[in-house]
Amino acid sequence: MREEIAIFNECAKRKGLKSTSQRALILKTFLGSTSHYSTEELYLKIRKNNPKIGYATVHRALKLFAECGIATELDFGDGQTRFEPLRGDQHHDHLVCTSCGSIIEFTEPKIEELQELVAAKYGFKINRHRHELYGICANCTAIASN
Amino acid sequence: MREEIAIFNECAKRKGLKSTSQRALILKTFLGSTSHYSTEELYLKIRKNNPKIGYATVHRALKLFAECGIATELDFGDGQTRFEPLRGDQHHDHLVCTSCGSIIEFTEPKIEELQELVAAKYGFKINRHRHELYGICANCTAIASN
DNA sequence: TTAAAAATGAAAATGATATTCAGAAAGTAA
DNA sequence: TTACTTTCTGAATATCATTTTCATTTTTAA
Ligand SMILES: [Mn+2]
Ligand SMILES: [Mn+2]
Ligand SMILES: [Zn+2]
Ligand SMILES: [Zn+2]
Repeated sequence: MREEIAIFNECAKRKGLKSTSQRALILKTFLGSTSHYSTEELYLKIRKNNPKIGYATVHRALKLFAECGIATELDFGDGQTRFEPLRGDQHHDHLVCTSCGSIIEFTEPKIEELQELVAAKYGFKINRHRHELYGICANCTAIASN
Repeated sequence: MREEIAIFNECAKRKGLKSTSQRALILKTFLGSTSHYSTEELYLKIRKNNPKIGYATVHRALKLFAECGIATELDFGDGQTRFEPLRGDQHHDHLVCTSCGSIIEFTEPKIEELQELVAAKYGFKINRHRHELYGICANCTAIASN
């Protein structure tokens, strides 16, 4: 959190941006969560305590966080771009429950290695990847079998 | 191709749909390609020979093909939904060149196995997945190094 | 202070996708 | 064939997330 704020401030400075209370609030709220927020969702959350904040400001802040490398953009195919704080270099991928919307994060170094091998076979240089498994989570399965 | 047409006809019949020359043409063009078409792209291609065809008709046909299981919807993050013919059960994933837009298809059974293991660990049942590697293809790398 | 630059937020624009609707075409049963 | 019903088509319009515009406010450096 401290670390991400420092990275962001450095990036903002480099870009010649000014610091505002709105952006600080959005950043704090964003970093303080473990969720995968859409602009709309984060906007509504912040709005509860700060009704004066604008949707566009939240939107611009999230895009900026991604540019500065402290957030990643996600797309789980529900028509809304989502954002999550990028903490350090700990990459992870996602299991997405299409029933309840819950997200499980996973890491599998063997998969990461294999995909590098695949890319190497084609002389392809990977910059980023997306690996999402869609299905039904344990909880939803349990509920359905009642 | 024959096979996909048969599957589609069966599905259309089940749904009580009528057969039209437009849909037949769209289907033939779609199946006859190896591309990953967006609605717009397929529309433009068909339009060259058949200027009377409507965009909405192409769009509805592609969605229908996906419903009937002869096409998959893809999203490479460029803001356009793409479609590709689903030939048999041969699943594959994609390498996407962010420089020239070219697509390389790959299959890696070990990755497929590993992702099943990951899901099992969480009691998660996978229905579908998406695994895309974004970066620079060999060709673009070669061009850049000139 | 003052001036310049950036930020905000409401409103409007954009652009891909989806829907509406009136007329056309296809299927069905004499 | 004809009459009738249902589906289809294509142009236009609607929808909806995202992005941009612009008048005003705020920040920052001089
Ligand atoms: Mn995550
Ligand atoms: Mn493919
Ligand atoms: Zn669930
Ligand atoms: Zn390329």
